[in-house]
Amino acid sequence: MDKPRRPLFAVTLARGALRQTPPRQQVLEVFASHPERLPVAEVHARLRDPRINLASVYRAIHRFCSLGILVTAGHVPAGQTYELSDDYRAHHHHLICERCGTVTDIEECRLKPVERRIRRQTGFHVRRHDLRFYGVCPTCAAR
Amino acid sequence: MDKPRRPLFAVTLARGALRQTPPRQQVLEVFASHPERLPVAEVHARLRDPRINLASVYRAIHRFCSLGILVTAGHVPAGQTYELSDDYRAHHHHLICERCGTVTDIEECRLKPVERRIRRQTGFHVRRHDLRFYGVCPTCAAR
DNA sequence: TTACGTGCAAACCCTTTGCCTTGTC
DNA sequence: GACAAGGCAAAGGGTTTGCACGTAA
Repeated sequence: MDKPRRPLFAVTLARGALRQTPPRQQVLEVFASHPERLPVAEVHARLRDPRINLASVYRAIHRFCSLGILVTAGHVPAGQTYELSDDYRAHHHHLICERCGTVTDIEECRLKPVERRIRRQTGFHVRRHDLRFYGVCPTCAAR
Repeated sequence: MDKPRRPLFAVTLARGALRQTPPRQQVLEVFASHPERLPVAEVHARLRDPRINLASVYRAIHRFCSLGILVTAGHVPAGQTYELSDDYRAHHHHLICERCGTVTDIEECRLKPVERRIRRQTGFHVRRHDLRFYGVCPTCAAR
């Protein structure tokens, strides 16, 4: 049902004719070891080598986005966040608490039939989707 | 089924104890006459009175967001965009073409049952959701 | 060896803020 | 007349870019 998870990043990089450099390598390591929405500054902070420049992180992330390895995880007040694409982690959606800002992942997704219907009815070929639920988390509701 | 569309903005403003001023009035007019995702700069450009300050537009938009009149419509490369909330326009979702960037609205939405299930299973109280489909529009697919 | 990628620093641009003036209620 | 709201301008903060050097392939 689900498409097979992609192999090593190295393979993908090679496929994309990208040079494997320490900055790119380490940016991928961060996302792989911490597969959640991350703002660029935090990716930078988690790099093994702290001398790597912020600009390089931006450039690497942009490159990975255009290769489909990363996707933007949408807006947060202080800058854009990114996460691994569905090819590299399980497809999921976000529950976003409007009070505390906490983001929780949920696995359930029944949109495939909807995507097919859209294609039939509008001719638009859906390749991916992004679904977020906003509301109040149990913790905030309790207090 | 759907909740009734809210009345005049004026009523809402009064209810929120907001003063009715030309900048706020005109910002609402822009969204009402052009109920789509708009970046702040474009809202500003569409104001009847061009002397209104950009900062005032930002302040008005923030105010309206906290009142639930506007919602952020998510990320675009050059800044945040906003649109009228479901209370003031029909609930809908976006079809976003990854090639030409065109955004189309679709009305279909069957997520209410999903929202209920989320609440039952996680305790998270969903108040609204945001669903976007990314892919290739018929026009781009044809060429 | 040859592009491609990086570091550095300045430039950019959207957004926010302080302060004084304006205008609504 | 009070106090919220706006105008203006400068500051802030994330992101991008030009350029010269370094390095993967």
